[in-house]
Amino acid sequence: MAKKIFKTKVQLENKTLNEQETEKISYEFYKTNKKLEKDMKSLKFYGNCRVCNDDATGVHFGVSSCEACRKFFKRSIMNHNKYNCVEKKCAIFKRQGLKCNYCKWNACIQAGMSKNIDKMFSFKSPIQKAPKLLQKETNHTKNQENRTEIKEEPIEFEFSQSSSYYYESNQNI
DNA sequence: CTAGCCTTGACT
DNA sequence: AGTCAAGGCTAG
Ligand SMILES: [Zn+2]
Ligand SMILES: [Zn+2]
Repeated sequence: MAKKIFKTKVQLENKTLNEQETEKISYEFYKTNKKLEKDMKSLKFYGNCRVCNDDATGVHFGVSSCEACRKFFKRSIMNHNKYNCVEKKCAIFKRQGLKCNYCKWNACIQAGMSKNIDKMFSFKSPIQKAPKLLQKETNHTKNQENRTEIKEEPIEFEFSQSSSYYYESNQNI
């Protein structure tokens, strides 16, 4: 969905702001207030979700992805969900919201999501460092719109060979 | 159920 | 200190 900046309640001096009040607070305020990490995070640009093309919120399960896809993948694993689809092609229409859970799951897997991501790479692997490194590379573009833009894909690993394996193994969860 | 926001805990 | 992603919570 659309990017939501400062939409929610912001705790300032123990006071909850409504939307209009929040709007009034200047962009610059949040830019300089580094204590509010969550708001700084909303200023960052993590690129697009590799699953549904929404705005990514970070690297989740090894894939730059949005909150929705992250939670969907997590829920699917936890609840051992099984989905089905006749066409099995719904993932092609990524812009349409991925209403089909089967194809949504497939899209997650094909994007490279894996619950075993921490077993494939050492903890705090380059996967998690990639956004930071790229951020460093594009530091000179920082000033535009207060955004730290990451233009490149954050992850470039040899997933192509192993992805089919994980695809199969995860199908049965 | 979904997904936005928050907290936790590890790492730097 | 700052940063990050996983997990928790919960309104809709
Ligand atoms: Zn997504
Ligand atoms: Zn489908």
